[in-house]
Parts: sequence; C-alpha cells; structure tokens
Amino acid sequence: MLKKEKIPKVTIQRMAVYLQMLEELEEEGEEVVSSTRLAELCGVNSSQIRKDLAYFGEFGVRGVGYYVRDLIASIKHFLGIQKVWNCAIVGIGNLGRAILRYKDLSKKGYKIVGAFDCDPFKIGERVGDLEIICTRRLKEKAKDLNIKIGIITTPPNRAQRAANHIVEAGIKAIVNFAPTRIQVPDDVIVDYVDFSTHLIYLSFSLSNLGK
Amino acid sequence: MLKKEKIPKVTIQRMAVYLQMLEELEEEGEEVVSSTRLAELCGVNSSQIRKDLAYFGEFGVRGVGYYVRDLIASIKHFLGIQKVWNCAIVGIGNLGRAILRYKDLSKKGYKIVGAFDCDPFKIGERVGDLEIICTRRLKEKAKDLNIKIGIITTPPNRAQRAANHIVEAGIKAIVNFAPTRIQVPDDVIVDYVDFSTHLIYLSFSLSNLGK
DNA sequence: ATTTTTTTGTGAATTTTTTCTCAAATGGAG
DNA sequence: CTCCATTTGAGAAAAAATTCACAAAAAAAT
Ligand SMILES: NC(=O)c1ccc[n+]([C@@H]2O[C@H](COP(=O)([O-])OP(=O)(O)OC[C@H]3O[C@@H](n4cnc5c(N)ncnc54)[C@H](O)[C@@H]3O)[C@@H](O)[C@H]2O)c1
Ligand SMILES: NC(=O)c1ccc[n+]([C@@H]2O[C@H](COP(=O)([O-])OP(=O)(O)OC[C@H]3O[C@@H](n4cnc5c(N)ncnc54)[C@H](O)[C@@H]3O)[C@@H](O)[C@H]2O)c1
Repeated sequence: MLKKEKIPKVTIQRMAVYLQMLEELEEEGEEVVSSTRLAELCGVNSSQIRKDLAYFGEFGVRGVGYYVRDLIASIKHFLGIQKVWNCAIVGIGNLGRAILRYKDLSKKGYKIVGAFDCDPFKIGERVGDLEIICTRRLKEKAKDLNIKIGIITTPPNRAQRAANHIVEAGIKAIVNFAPTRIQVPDDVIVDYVDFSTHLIYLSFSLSNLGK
Repeated sequence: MLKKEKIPKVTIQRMAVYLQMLEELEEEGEEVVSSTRLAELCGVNSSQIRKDLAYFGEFGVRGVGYYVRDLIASIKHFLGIQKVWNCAIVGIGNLGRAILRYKDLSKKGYKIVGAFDCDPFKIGERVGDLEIICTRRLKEKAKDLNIKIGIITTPPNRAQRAANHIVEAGIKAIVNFAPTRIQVPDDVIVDYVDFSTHLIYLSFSLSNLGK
C-alpha cells in the first residue's frame, strides 16, 4: 500500500491539517466529504489533497468522495498516531508548564509522562500529575517510562545541553521550542517550533503589503 | 534594491533562522562569516543562503564573506523588524500567560501591549504589567495601543470568534495557536502555530525509520 | 437500461525551489 | 605587481512540488 517513494515533509504537515478538519467535520455529523470541499476548508487546491493521499493509498470512492470516519482512521494509522506516544518535557518554566497543563494533547495521542528540570529549587515540585525530576535522571527514566519524544523548553543557551541529555537517553525525536539550532546525531530527528519565525513572517508581510 | 519578484514564504522562514544564528555568532565575537559556514550551522546548502539573500540585494564581499553586524542590520531592516511591533493576546489561559511572561519577545521586536479574555472572572486580573481586558473592548484598545498583530490562544472552538474580534478591530495579521483553521477577509494574513503538527511529523518519521 | 452528474486517481504540464557551476571580485602572499 | 586562494552573485540545470486535465468509476436521474 505505502509506496517506497520519499514522502515530503509538507505533505505530512498538510495531512495533520486535513486530519484536524476531518475531525471537525465528524463532530458536526458529516459522513462524507469531497476533496473539493475539504480543500476549500483547508485553503488548498483539491488535487493537492488527492496527491497527498495518493502517497499512502486509495481511500476515496469515485462519484462519492471520502467517508470521514474511515479517512480519519486511515490517516491516523499511516501517520502512526493510532497509539499513544510518551513524551518528556525538559525545562519546566513558563512554556513547559503551559504544555504540561495542555489537556488536549492526550486526545491527540501524546502523553507527557516526564517533567525534567535542572533547577534544584524546582526538583520535587508537583505540576499536575507529575513531579519534576532532575534532568540527570532522564536516561534512567526514559527507559522505565518508554519515552519516545523529547520536548525542549529550556532557555536557548541551555537547549544544546538539554538535547545532549535527551540523545544520551536514547530518545530519537526532539521538538525544540528554544530559538536556537541544536546538533544531534544523524539518527535523531529534530523539529523546531519557533514562535518568532511566525511573527517575523507576519511583520514582513505587513511591511510589504501591495508590493 | 528589493526586486519586485514574489518572495517565497520558506525564504522568510529561513531568513529568521539565519538571523538567529548570526546573532549567536555576533555574541561570540565573530565579525565575518561565509555562506558556507553559515549554511553548515543552519543545516542548509550554501547557495540556498546566497539565493535567499539575493531576493533583497547584495550584502557580501567576494573573497571575504558577510560582515556579521552589517548583515544582521540589513536582514532586520528588510524583514521589517528594526522597529517594535505591538501585539495583543486573545485568550489568557495556560498558553496565553506563558507568552505574556515570555521576556525575550521584546528583544526580538515584539511587544505584547494588550491581554484580552471573555471570562468575567479573569477580566481585571493583572498578569505581569498588563490587566486582562474584555475582548469586546479590543476594537477600542487596538487603536489606542496601535496594535498590529493579534495572537489567538483561545480554545479551538472559540478561535473563530476571537478572529472576528481581531478583524473587527482593524488588525491585519494574526498568529493562531488554536488547532483549527479560521476564516478571515483576504487582506488579513493568518499564520498557524500548531504544536501537534510538529509532533505528528515526529511520530510519522519514527514510525517509518529506514523505510 | 441508458444517460447524466459527480468525483476520484493519476499521468502530463507547469511552476517553484533547490542545487550546480563558474566568471568576477577581493585580499593576501610572494 | 602578479599570482593564488577565497568566496560571492547569478545563470543554467536539476529536482521537487503543485496544478491541470481527463479517463474511469460510481451513483442519481430519466
Ligand atoms: N514562554 C513562551 O511563551 C515561549 C514562547 C516561545 C518560545 N519560548 C522559548 O521556550 C523556552 C522556554 O521559555 P520559558 O518562558 O518557559 O523560559 P523559563 O525561563 O520560564 O523556563 C526555562 C526552564 O528551563 C530550566 N532549565 C534551564 N536549563 C536547563 C537544563 N539544562 N535542563 C533542564 N532544565 C533547564 C530552567 O530551570 C527553567 O525552569 C525559551 O527558549 C523560550 O525562548 C517560550
Ligand atoms: N497549553 C499549551 O501548551 C498549548 C500548546 C499548543 C497549543 N495550544 C492551544 O492554545 C489554545 C489555548 O490553550 P490553553 O491551554 O491556554 O487553554 P486555556 O483553556 O487554558 O485558555 C483559554 C483561554 O481562552 C479564553 N477564551 C475563551 N473564549 C474566548 C473568547 N471568545 N475571547 C477571548 N478569550 C476567550 C478562556 O477564558 C481561557 O482563559 C488552545 O486552542 C490550545 O489547543 C495550547
């Protein structure tokens, strides 16, 4: 079913958007949706959607469209989010706490099972269901808790150190919220969430309206 | 100097990364950097950097490279971030508060000047320097405070309503943290910051390692 | 039963983005 | 002053992504 062809990152990102919209449609009781309708809702071209889906297989019915429920299940399946992914947060400051309290994450298949910080005054403190643990114990905990994804929310000048701990712990995927690039071995995947990049895009666009 | 050609969004996004790295280099006392070196640090191809910069003009010296200080200034200038942009946050929950307390934002040229929520129990409460104001007063405040960017951190089912208030207030740029698409007039720019999209990319990559 | 309408899936065409190449410029060494 | 080592800027080539266009399939209408 899955073709061997490399699937572009943008396709995966759009897939996440389609999934979001499909879940909204399901909630509204829609049973079937056409690529044209979904495209409108997501702000893309309809053949974009069909091409994206074609990387993974055939999911539609000609003359009808896609069954919302089934398509959601298929997408979750091939994106690898039918099951729950255990995550650890490193750096329990403003943003780390916000993410710890972000309830909808678990609905989306991600569970924060470890909260790590290096500040002795924070270690032992409880946030929600979790106790803040010393970053040095990440390696030991990663195995016990089956942690697959590390989330960095330390200040930028500490991000590399946090990354080193995560890599040391054998975790192969990192989301980095600190606005700095980190160096990791080739077999570790890093994705950056950079708020200021988005703001910069907006300021640039505002500055160049009509040009 | 600035060519009339449309500048791709990815170029602007990479520009933000170059800027980040250049500022780190400046802090370390580096005065000159070659596109090759910068490319290595940012994890891109060196001609990518030269092509990206070419959209805006010529900034390098052949045989030498780029003067870090000057290049930073040039980039800030053409991205429109030499000046400060006033922003409003709509939805003062976990994430909204984290952003309000995010001090480095102002260093990057963005100032949160208004905090809005619709919950009567929150209105009047102080967070940092700001008092939480009723969302209905956004329009009036947007003018007084010269707000140019709206940041949505409401629950997803309230994001459209928040967007409507922002549009009503005459603000032309929105960052939406809620995991849902919003509808706005053509002259309003929306950029989405979606945490789960990043997590999905990682789970997909982990699920397909070596395929 | 046949025609019409709808909508998918996919090759082909187009557009966009990235990478390759190299002449031209610069500074330093001899 | 000439030669050599660097490195930019930009045209050409290659690769990737998007959009077009339409046959094939399914359902609805006649
Ligand atoms: N606050 C926001 O809304 C926001 C938004 C976007 C990006 N960011 C980025 O996210 C990061 C965190 O921001 P914040 O506002 O939460 O900062 P913060 O200072 O409130 O929190 C940082 C936390 O990291 C901990 N820490 C430092 N070094 C560590 C290490 N080596 N190992 C483990 N923990 C360590 C600190 O003890 C602190 O608790 C920053 O890089 C910031 O630029 C923040
Ligand atoms: N918490 C996180 O770390 C995190 C991470 C990524 C994305 N998000 C997204 O960000 C959004 C906010 O998350 P949160 O955890 O802060 O939620 P939250 O429930 O803590 O906060 C939401 C706030 O929005 C306010 N609100 C509701 N409707 C409003 C309206 N019409 N106008 C103004 N304010 C309104 C509520 O009163 C509340 O204060 C959600 O959409 C969430 O999916 C959160």
